[in-house]
Amino acid sequence: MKPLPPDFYRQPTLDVARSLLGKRLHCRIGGAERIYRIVETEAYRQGDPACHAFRGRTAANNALFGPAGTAYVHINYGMHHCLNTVCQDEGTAEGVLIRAIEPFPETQEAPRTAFAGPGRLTRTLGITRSAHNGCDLCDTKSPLWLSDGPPEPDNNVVVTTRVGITKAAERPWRFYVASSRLVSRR
DNA sequence: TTAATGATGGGCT
DNA sequence: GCCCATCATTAAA
Repeated sequence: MKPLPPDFYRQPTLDVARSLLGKRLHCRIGGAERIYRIVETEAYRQGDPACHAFRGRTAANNALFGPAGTAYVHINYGMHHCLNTVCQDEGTAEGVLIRAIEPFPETQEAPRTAFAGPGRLTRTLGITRSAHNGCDLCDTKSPLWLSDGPPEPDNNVVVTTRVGITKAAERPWRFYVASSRLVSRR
């Protein structure tokens, strides 16, 4: 199985968010490797008031400025970890938030709802900022990495506004797989 | 040092 | 659908 190359994350960030639907997330944390299908994403971009990097580089958002294809894990509401893929090259802070995934193949035993929501999926998988912020998503030896998957056809993808933000809330930068029962439809 | 805010989720109705 | 616990991070003082 081959990882998605860094070039994948150098496409325009909105394209990355769209293309990430249907891709595989490989997770090797605390035991065997498990594979998931990405079903919901949101894009955050340079000059975007909702982007964590909007006010410049800080210790907390430093990973977002890193090279394309690394992980940015941040803590939200003081208690939830959220997983992002860093897009664009070093110095440009854009990324895609992974909001929901599904077990793959479907036979995996786990409550499917445990993977819906950015905070839930990181908790279920054991993703933390201290262990996974800045890790290389293009390396099969990483605890987290991504591989290709069948692209979602346009007629199964919904584009809408991002969830839970107050600034630039009107931008249609959220993408989800319509056939997934996991994704909340708000 | 203190206060405000937030890329949420869970519990209750 | 509505409410709110909970705390890391940032901005203000």
